[in-house]
This record gives sequence, C-alpha cells and structure tokens, in this order.
Amino acid sequence: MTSVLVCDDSPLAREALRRAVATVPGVERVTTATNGEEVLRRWGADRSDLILMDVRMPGLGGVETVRRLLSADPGARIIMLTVAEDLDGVALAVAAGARGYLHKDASRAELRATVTQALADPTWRLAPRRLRSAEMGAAPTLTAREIQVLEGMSHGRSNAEIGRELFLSEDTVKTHARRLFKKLGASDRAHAVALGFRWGLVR
Amino acid sequence: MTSVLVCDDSPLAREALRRAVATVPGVERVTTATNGEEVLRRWGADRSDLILMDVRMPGLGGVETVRRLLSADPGARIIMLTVAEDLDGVALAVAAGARGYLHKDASRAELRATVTQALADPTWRLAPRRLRSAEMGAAPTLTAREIQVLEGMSHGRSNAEIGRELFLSEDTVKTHARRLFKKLGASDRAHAVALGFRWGLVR
DNA sequence: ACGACGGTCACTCGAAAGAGTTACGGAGTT
DNA sequence: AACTCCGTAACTCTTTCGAGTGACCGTCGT
Repeated sequence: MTSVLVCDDSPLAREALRRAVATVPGVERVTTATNGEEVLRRWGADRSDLILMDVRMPGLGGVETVRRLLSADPGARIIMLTVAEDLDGVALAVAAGARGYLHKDASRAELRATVTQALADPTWRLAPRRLRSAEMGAAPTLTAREIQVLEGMSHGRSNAEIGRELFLSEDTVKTHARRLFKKLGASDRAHAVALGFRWGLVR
Repeated sequence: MTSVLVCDDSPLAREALRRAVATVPGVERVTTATNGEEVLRRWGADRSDLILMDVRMPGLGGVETVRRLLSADPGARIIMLTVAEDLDGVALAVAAGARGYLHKDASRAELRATVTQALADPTWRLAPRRLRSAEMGAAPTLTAREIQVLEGMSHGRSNAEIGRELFLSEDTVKTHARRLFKKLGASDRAHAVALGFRWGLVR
C-alpha cells in the first residue's frame, strides 16, 4: 500500500498537489495535512512512504518539522516544496534530512517524475548543494524557555524586561540567551532573531 | 471589462485561484503574477479591478508590495491571501491599505463571495481589526542604505562590520540604524530584524 | 548511581549599542 | 528660494549586551 502525505497550508495548493500526486503510477493513497503539527501528530498512527511538505508554513515551520519528524523516525522520506528564492529554507531542510526539494514552479510532469523516483528508490537523495556551513551544521532544538526568550527578543524587549515578563532574574534570561545563541550559531540577538525566523521557530 | 489579477508564488495555488475566480459572475479576465515585483511592473500598463495576493512571497513581500502599489495608485483594490496564524502579516497588510483578506482555508464559495463583494462595491473594506498600534502606524519606507544595514544586522554583523562591508564609518551605520529603528518603530536591532521579517523587507 | 541536560541565579569585565546632538552637501519638491 | 529627505561623519554619555565562569537542583535516561 503505497501512500503519500501532502502537507501545505493552502487548501488550493494542497488539493492541486493531491490530485497531481494521485496520478503517479503506484500511488494508492494520498493523505493531506495543513501544517507541521498535524504531520507530527498523525505520524505515529499513520506512516506514509513519502511526504511532500511546504517549507513555509504557519506555526511549526517546514524545517523544524523535518527535524522533529526525522528524530522520531529517521527513515521518513521527505521532499520539500519551495518557491523561487527561498534557497535558505531548502538548504536548511535538506541539511536537516529532507531527501530533496521541488520548486513549486515545477511542472506537473516534474513533480510526478520526482515522486516516482523517490518512491522507487528508498535511498534516493538529492545531491547535497553547497551549504553555508555557519548556519547549517547545528540542529537547533530550542527548549520552551529558550523560545520564550527568543520571542521576547523579537518583540524588542531587553533581557531585564523578558525576565520581568517570565518572572525570572535578568541573569537567568542571559543564561538562556547564551545557550540559544550557541544552539543557533548566532553572534548576537539580532542574528538569533533572524535565524529564528529562517528556521520557522518564531513569527 | 472586469479583470482580476491573481498573485501567488506557487503555480498550483495560482492556477487553482485563477480557476475559482474565473467562475465569479462578471469577471471577464483573470491574469496572474508570481511575485510582488511582477505585479508592480505590470501595474503601469495593465490595471485590474481587483488584486488577490499572497501575503508571503519570496522577494518582495506581500505587505511591502501593497504599500508600493497603493503609493503608485491609491485606488487599487487588494485582497490579501493568507494562511492560518499569519495574523501579523494580514494586520500589517490591511493597515497598509489592503481592502481585506481571505484565509486560504476559505472554501471556493467564500472566495467567490468575497471577490463578488469586492468587485460590486468599490468602497468595500474589511472592518479593521484590533491592531497593535506600536508596530502598525507607520508605513516603513526604508531607503536602500537602511535596508542594507538591516540586512547586515540580520546576519549578525556589528555596526563596525557593516561599516567595513559597505565602506562607511561605524558612525554612519549608527545613523542609518537609528533612522530605520525610528521608521520601523523598533526598540533595538533584534526588534528591527523581526519587524523586517514581518514586513517582508528582509529574508 | 552516574552523567547529561535544563532551569535557576550570581559575579565580573570589556565591548557594543543606543540616545542625543550637530553638521554639511546634494537631490528632489514645493 | 526654502524645505525636506538622504547619505555621510563625529562627538559624548548611559545602558545593555555578551563572554567567561561558577554553582545548585531536579529530571531523565543509561
């Protein structure tokens, strides 16, 4: 029973993808999801042979979803869907373990060819592109606290303010800050916020 | 000649939207674009009665495109397309002058109803939602320099480093920084970077 | 039981950032 | 001609940040 999971936040794109994938020879079932959380929630009970997932999604970003999915199931095969210049997101996703990517500009034929390939060869993997090592290596798994601190930063709050907001001492906030900088490979809070956005950790 | 312009980076979503809009009574022509730049470029020669545009797009973001479009033609009617929790983007776009928004979760019927309404009543406008005044009021028109500085910040560079990169003194970079903070309503560089992402000014 | 990790807090120190202010020349607008 | 905006640069002063270090406790997994 060959099944494919399509995940995109737009129902229009989702439906179009679903229909396109359904025409691939050998595909017997196409299920859909609208966001990363749903993919993760569903993955325990119902595993598909292949996942097509948008890089940019509200809530849990595509990159972060890939990371979590693969930590739960290293064998999962994921192809990222992306748009023109979002190479950062793709590179991050591929580095996180996605098997490859598809431009959404891809024709129906290309899409079908890639899906066919991925299903036929379980080891199929895109030739890794040139990656920017600095922002790529680490798999940023931020703790809840660290994300709260990062969010505070993204709203322009000082460490002291974040501390007041979270009922922590400024020193504690600084500790979380330092740890999340290290995880993200950020050189300062502005960089950390930017990486948070690029990884889909904050909005 | 009633025409509608559909702008979405994904050809699948674009096509689906085009087809849905084409079924709206009174719509005689549906054109498409794939990004903000294309919309702006085309707007001079070929004006549509209504624009449906994705909030999140590579390159020029939806919010920034709305702003520029309306500064060129204050009469343009724009409806933003968005996804679940991207309320920030929508609020920003509406504040920038978009007439309303549509969840991409909207059914075909809802979409058609909204388009019908917008075309029938040129003054139609979404009841303005509760807006976060701090981040909303100003229309952030950053100069090229200011964007370069903001981008430098988003890559974790210090003012001195940005200065070296752009062949400016650190003091000049600070001036640009202060000015762009003021325009964005940012309290520090981390906040500025976050707002830059939310406005679609940087990636 | 030990170790790793996360959450908490504290201290110092030097480097940045940010506020405030001033200034000058050019471009574009009114 | 006056005015505003932009780009450039310098100066001072205060606040904040970030590095480095150390420490205590609880939890979880091995």
